Amino acid sequence: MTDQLSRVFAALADPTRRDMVARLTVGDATVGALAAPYDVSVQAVSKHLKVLEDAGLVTRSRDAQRRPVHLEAEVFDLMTKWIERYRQQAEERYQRLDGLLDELNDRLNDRLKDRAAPSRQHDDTQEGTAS
Amino acid sequence: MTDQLSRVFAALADPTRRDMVARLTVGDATVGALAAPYDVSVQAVSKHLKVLEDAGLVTRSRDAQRRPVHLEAEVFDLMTKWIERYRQQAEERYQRLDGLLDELNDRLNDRLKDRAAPSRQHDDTQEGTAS
DNA sequence: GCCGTTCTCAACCACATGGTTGACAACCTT
DNA sequence: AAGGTTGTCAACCATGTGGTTGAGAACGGC
Repeated sequence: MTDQLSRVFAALADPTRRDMVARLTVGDATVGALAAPYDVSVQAVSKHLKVLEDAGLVTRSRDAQRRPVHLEAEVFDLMTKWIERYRQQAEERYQRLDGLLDELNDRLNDRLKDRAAPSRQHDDTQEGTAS
Repeated sequence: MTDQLSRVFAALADPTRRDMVARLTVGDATVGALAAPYDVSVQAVSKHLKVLEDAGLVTRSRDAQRRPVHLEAEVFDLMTKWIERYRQQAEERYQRLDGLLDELNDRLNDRLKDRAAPSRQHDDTQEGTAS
C-alpha cells in the first residue's frame, strides 16, 4: 500500500483518526489535548498521528516539549477528485438505464452486421487505472 | 471497525479494489472478467469483492454460474458528505489566516478587558464526532 | 449423465495494524 | 541540579488482511 491515495483512505478508515481530523478542523492541537477524549494511551494516539502524517493529512511542528498538530486540507482534494470522477460516471450510467440501452445497442449491431460490416472485435482494453 | 463509513474507506484503501470500482463504473462485470487484468487468483478477487460488498459499494446478483457485480453509487455520498464537511471547515480556517487573526483577537480582548468586561470563559465543548 | 466453467468456502501463511508497557529524550520550572 | 511534563521509540501481543491452495457447489453444453 505505497501510494498516497491508499494511505489517505486507510488513514480515514479508523473512527478515532477520523474524529481527530474532525477536531483539528477547528484548530491545531497538541498530542495530549488530542488524546484526552479517548480511552487509550498517549503512545497510541502518537501512532495514529504518524499514520495521518504519512498520509499527508497532518503535519507536526514543535514548541518546546509540545508538538502541535496541524491539519493539511489540500490532501482532501486527492480523495474528492477520485471520488467525484467515478461517482459521476456511476450516476450517469445509472440514469442512462443501461439495460434498455444495451438491448437497443444489440439490435443496432445486428442491423449493421446485416449491412455487410466485418465481424466486430471484442474490446478488452478498458482498464480504468486508479492512480 | 464496525461502522459503514469505516468499511467504505477501508475498502477503497486498496489500489486493486479502487481499480475494480473504477472499471465497474462503465458497467457490470463477472468475477472472472474483473479478475483477468490482475495477476492474482480468482479467489483473491472474490475476497476483494466481499470487502466491497460489505462496505455497500457493490452488490452481487446471479445468472447461472456467473455472479455479475454491480456498483452501488449511492454509498459514495456517505464519503463525499463526510469529506466535504471537514474540507470546507479546514479551508475556511486556512483562509482566515488564523495566526494573524488570533493575534488581533488577543489584542482586542486586552482592550475589552481594559474597558471593564468580565473575564471570558474558555470554550472546550467542541467535539466533532465522526459517525 | 458427465465434463468443463464459474465461483465460493475453508485452512493456512506472512505481514500489517492497533493496542499495551517501559525507557528515555527534550524541555520548562523551581 | 532535580523534578515534572510532553511526547517518541522499541518490544511485545492479539487480531485483521491479502495472498495462496484444495475442495466442492451450481450450472450450461454435449
